[in-house]
Amino acid sequence: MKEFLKTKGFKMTPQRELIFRSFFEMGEHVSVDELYDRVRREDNSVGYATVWRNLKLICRVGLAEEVNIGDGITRYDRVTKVPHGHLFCTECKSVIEFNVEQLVGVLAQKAGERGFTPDSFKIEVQGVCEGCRALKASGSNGHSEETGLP
Amino acid sequence: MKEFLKTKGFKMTPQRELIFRSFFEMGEHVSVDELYDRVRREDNSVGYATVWRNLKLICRVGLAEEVNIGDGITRYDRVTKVPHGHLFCTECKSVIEFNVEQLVGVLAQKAGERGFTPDSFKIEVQGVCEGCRALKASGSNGHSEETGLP
DNA sequence: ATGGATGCAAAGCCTTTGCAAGCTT
DNA sequence: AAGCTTGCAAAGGCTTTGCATCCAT
Repeated sequence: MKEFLKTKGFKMTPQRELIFRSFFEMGEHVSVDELYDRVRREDNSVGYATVWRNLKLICRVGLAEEVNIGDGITRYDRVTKVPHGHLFCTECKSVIEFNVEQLVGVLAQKAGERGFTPDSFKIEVQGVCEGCRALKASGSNGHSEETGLP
Repeated sequence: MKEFLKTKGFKMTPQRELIFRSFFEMGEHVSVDELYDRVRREDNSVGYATVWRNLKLICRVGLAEEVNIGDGITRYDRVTKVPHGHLFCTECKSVIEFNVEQLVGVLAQKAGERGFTPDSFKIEVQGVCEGCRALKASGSNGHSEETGLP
């Protein structure tokens, strides 16, 4: 890893190593805050900006990419060999991943038909997970959804 | 429309009518600022917050939904009967829509297999559009990509 | 008259950046 | 030594909210 960065003109530092290691040890969809907390547990002298900048760096060198699930918080996904999509539960905010290799193939073709050269794909589904649906069916009453504005 | 809103407990006002009309007259992927500018051209007394709140209202009543393309700006897409995905050109920022009815079917099935009840789908592809690819091929030199951090 | 709607201005929040000091190479 | 990194704090940029006032019902 150190060598990998060196070839790109970056240096390795204790903080950077800690941040990189922490990021890759954590699951997917990591936010800056989450990574910051995690890093802090091992070294509480690391600054927020450093974590942020290194997360960006991880993206720049192609090891991760940003994910937006629409809650205003940027999350980072490790880039894996297997393309995957996300199922976001709007109730408990959990995320389920699923393989989208075939879909990506179809997408690439559709894009190509329009002269578009695809680079990355984002496939996300919002809905309710199994557990939450069960809860809603039993615990909650059946009145209509909220419509109000603040 | 007025009746539609009334049934949901909302009132119709001149501003609201103007904002709704403007939104539906504009294309897809409208941002608050864009809508605000558009509305202002017809009535420069309308406040930003009003536009913002009404855009949110349009979403609440199910006529539009937020779209995040990762540039930090929330855009709003009119909800149409035909599900569509987006091809975002990272060069010229243009957006091309494409039909994803079949894909949505596959997605719904995949989600169902995991006990997930899908609600909405987001299918986005980032890449380079035809025009920009042509430009890059001719105009630009071939040196390697940027890797630098600010 | 009543409760939602509006406008303005001010918070909020997360993301970025400026700088001086500290470390790799 | 030279330049990338780091930390802190401050600045940005877009999204939300507080409030007093106004207006549709």
